[in-house]
Amino acid sequence: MSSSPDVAPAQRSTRQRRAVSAQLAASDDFRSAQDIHEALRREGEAVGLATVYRALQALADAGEVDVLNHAGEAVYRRCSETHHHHLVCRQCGATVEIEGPAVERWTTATAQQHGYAEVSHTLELFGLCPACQRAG
Amino acid sequence: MSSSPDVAPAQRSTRQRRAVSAQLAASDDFRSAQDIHEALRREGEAVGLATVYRALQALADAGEVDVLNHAGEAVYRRCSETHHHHLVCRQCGATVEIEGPAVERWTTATAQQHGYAEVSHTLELFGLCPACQRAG
DNA sequence: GCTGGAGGTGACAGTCATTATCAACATGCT
DNA sequence: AGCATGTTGATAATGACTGTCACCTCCAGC
Repeated sequence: MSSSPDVAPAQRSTRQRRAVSAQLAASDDFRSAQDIHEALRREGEAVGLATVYRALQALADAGEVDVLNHAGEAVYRRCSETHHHHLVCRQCGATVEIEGPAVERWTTATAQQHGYAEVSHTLELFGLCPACQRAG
Repeated sequence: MSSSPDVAPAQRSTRQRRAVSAQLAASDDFRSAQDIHEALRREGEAVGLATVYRALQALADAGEVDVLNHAGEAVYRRCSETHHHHLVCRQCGATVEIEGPAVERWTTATAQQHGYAEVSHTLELFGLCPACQRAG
């Protein structure tokens, strides 16, 4: 019966959340929660592990970061806001954002052909980046 | 220094492995290891959980089943041998195998454009199958 | 058919990422 | 400043999966 119609959960700005965001901003590659937690600790910006997980989840929910599943663990990365996919180096993790309008069209059309609705998709490319090829 | 040049690890045919294979043959959908373990137990064909995991891994290594990661757990399915992708109902798990030569070409070309080599990819579609749309 | 031994099995403990708990704490509104 | 409420973090719990190791089974050779 409250008269306040606000739906936003009122996210507070805390030192911890800012620190996690800063970590993501500082790197272009996908990072795991454990990774970020350790990095923060090293830099003296100690943040509890549970809090790192919560912050990452909040960012993912807000659409500010992309989540991928790599070898059984979730990895996060700050990304552009448009829909896109990733080309990730399986050795060093270097990531390139790629767009594929053709693929988007194909997935939608294919799903419709089979009568499926509300279609989403996951598409990720893995390979060896130029640097790692040279390094052998 | 052995003079025997055999590389095959000599997979034995055991009741347990046959039971796991039979489970996969009995269903067209992706099943988790725990799922299969429970089903076998129900049917009186009790098999240790560790053994189910080992059998599934062996089948996956042999290329006889496809593996997907769904909600943090590996799911397995008996599949055709050619390279293909899946269109999975996110409600009931009904699966359709799909092929997309165009997508294969696109991924290879895109990766090469960025100088990446030895490219692999993951592509899965999720949606609501016709039956679940009606039930919805 | 019997036997030896290599491969297979399974109960259980260990690992690892992630989530729940909950008391102490910080933030932002008034 | 004061207070209600969202946040934090140490720790325990969960859940999927893997390692261990003593016992068992398949099958080749007799």
